[in-house]
Amino acid sequence: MPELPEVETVRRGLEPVMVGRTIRRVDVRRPDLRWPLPAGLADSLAGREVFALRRRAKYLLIDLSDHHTMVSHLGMSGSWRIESATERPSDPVGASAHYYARGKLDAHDHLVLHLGGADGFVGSVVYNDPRRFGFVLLEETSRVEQLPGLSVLGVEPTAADLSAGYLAEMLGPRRTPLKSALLDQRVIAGLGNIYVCEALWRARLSPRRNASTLKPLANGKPSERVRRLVAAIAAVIEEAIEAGGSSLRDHIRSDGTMGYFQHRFDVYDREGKPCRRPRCGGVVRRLVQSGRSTFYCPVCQR
DNA sequence: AGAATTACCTGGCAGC
DNA sequence: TGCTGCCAGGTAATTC
Repeated sequence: MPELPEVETVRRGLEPVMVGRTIRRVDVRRPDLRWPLPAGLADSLAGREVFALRRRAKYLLIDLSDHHTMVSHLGMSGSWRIESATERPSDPVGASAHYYARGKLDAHDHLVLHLGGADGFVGSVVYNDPRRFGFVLLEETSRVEQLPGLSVLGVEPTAADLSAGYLAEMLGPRRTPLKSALLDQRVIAGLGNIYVCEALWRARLSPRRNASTLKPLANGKPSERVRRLVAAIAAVIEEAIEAGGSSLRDHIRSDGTMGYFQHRFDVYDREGKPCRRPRCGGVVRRLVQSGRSTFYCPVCQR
């Protein structure tokens, strides 16, 4: 489920319920996630106030009092949901309502943060993760960027951070398929299988093309192809965030509603269907690259 | 050293 | 219906 747009959607959903509130109590129901939850996590978190929710690539960063940050990664199947809120917070960022009163826990609800506020708010946020590839860490705020996984990350895939010059320089030395290079978090941080497929389709570039063919031109400037690719990446990520992410097998928004970007996929999971590009006439094909499914149109993606 | 493969886990679905 | 095999948004360890 969760690539950058999905994690950003989670961040926006949790922000109004968590910021300014205090973690009153923590229930650890199952500590053996991708990495075991830190010993004493419940006691460490209890009593801390939530100052801010940030995101870096696919990592959710929850800044707490006393200079500590809770780091949450959703893996393949993780989600946070909001339960039992006593009041409806205002909604400054446009994320939808913040209530999801499922009311009971299931076997995959591994961590429960009970929140309280001076305003009388009482509620909880619940981490659910069937496959348990996700994890939660607690680290000093000033050291978060040095954590393994975070320290190696490339730039965010947004128009503000990702330039054609940077991408051309990064891809130039790589002897690997373009698809694989774009999945590498050291190049661009936050792209996953779906949005790489979608961005390559929009840029009309084949996932099989060697990454080094996008190296800078002889005059040092980025080629037209790289500029197309950068624009496609930034656009697809921005549109997906705007749509609340993609909801595939399970839903991911903290309030229980679904993102709807999955309805806008041009190639992902569309094997055998006609290419959506006008007058292309191609048929979407599926192939496997570095163990992951790639979907692309062999006619218009070159 | 860099790139490809494997491991980690559970659930859903297609096919029989 | 129930079994088997395959597939799934992620990262990191291992192998080549």
